[in-house]
Amino acid sequence: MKLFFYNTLTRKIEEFRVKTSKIAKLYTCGPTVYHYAHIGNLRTYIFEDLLRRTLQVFGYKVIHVMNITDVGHLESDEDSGDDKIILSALREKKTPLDIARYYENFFLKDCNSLNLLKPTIICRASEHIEEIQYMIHQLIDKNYAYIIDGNVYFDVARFNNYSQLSRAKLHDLSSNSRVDFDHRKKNQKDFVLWFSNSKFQNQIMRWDSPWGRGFPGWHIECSAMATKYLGEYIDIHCGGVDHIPVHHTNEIAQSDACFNHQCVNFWMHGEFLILDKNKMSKSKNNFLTLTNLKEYGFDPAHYRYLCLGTHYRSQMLFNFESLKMAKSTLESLKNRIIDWKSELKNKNADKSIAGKKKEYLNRFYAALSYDLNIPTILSVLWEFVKDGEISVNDKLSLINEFDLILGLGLTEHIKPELSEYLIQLIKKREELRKQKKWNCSDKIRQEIENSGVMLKDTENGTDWYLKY
RNA sequence: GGUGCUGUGCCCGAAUGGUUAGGGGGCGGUCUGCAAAACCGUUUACGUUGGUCCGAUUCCAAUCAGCACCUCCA
Repeated sequence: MKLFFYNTLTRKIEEFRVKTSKIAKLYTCGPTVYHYAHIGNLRTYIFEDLLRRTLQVFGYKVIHVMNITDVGHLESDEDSGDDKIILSALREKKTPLDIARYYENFFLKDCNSLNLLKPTIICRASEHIEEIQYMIHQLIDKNYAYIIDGNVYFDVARFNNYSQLSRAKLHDLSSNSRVDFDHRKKNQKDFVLWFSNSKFQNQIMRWDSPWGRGFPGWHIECSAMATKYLGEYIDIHCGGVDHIPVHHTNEIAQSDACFNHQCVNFWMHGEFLILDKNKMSKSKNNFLTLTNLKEYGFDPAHYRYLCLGTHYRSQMLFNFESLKMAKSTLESLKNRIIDWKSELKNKNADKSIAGKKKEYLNRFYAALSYDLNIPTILSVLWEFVKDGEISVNDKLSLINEFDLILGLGLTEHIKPELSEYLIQLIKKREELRKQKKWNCSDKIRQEIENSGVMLKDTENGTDWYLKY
């Protein structure tokens, strides 16, 4: 079965093809580690994880590279803003490197708890200064960059089709009044490759270079590292939609100029998560983290499930009501799976109607292959979950298959152990029920339920499940 | 001003030119000592106005409303 994805470059859904047979080279833009990742950031990483899992399920060996930007970045290329890592360091009275490592670590833990597959290679910008400088050299040699006052700028006018990805008009961009004017630039759309003459003269994170002691501009590290680990041809490059107009536009300019050909085949972008009709933004200080959600009693898996319900190219409205729905849905699914497992132990497996299982699988692959339609997959999932013509055995095997993509750890989920105290209480209540002492047994049930365990009385005795 | 997106039932949220999305919630019922879970039923869906068509929520046009990006941000 073929894969089709929406390519930002062409604004069309196209058949996915790779350069090297059966190998998919995937680059995803990673975090700048100056703060905690918020759930909007994480939505994009979840989208990328779904993409990666899809590629794998369709038989590709995926080489997945993600960068960690740990060299401080200015607010903008115009050298007018603040270096975020430095600011964090000042705020927290630590060294910039401490800050970067701390947030990097935290970020990776978040990814882990969301069950995101670990990239094949995670690379830090600070450890690739040599590669970055090498690429800048090449761009200067090829006349795509110029040096003024110790800074190196990319010359946008020299690069054809600069706005291919964003489809913005150059003159409109340059007339944007909100961008500070930089007199050193030939063209206001030119962007920095290397800073040695920045207002941060005392910056700790600086490296020697032929152009002066300084640090790289914001876009070059992705181009340099992507090339180092994936070569001149990259099958898919991902990020958030905000990267389309500037960051990815500049990456294309740098890389394609350097190698004289198109380096990236597919550009895919995850839409934003919207909070109270506003984008979540670190600078506006209105953001929620995974830790916040945990404080409200939600698991990372609940958030992941919530994200699965909205297509990656649609804006997703976040509110706690929806998150609560996601939680109920996921927990009830897990409880069903536990029931199926014990059912399987207790009686002989019944047979499904022939071909039914395959039909569900086909619908699953069809939805997946057409631009990652995960919401449809969820509806297919719920259909077979409630389908009486499918055996429990087949349901479990389908769940397994679906979860390779969904990544919710559905089948790993096992029934937790109860404390001895609660087990005794349940037994005692069963005795009382046999004696039809309803008042006493109901009191005990109340006590058990107060500790978060719900009871169900069946023909085979009392069963229980965790309240959610 | 430029680039793009969206408008679906009580809520979240898909697909689709004609046939049930799915989930959550509410209500009614079955079951139960009572519950719970499960199951069954129910809850007048496609922003507005035109057009194309045998037929439009789905295509086209206009219109209204909302959103994002163009500035560090996923």
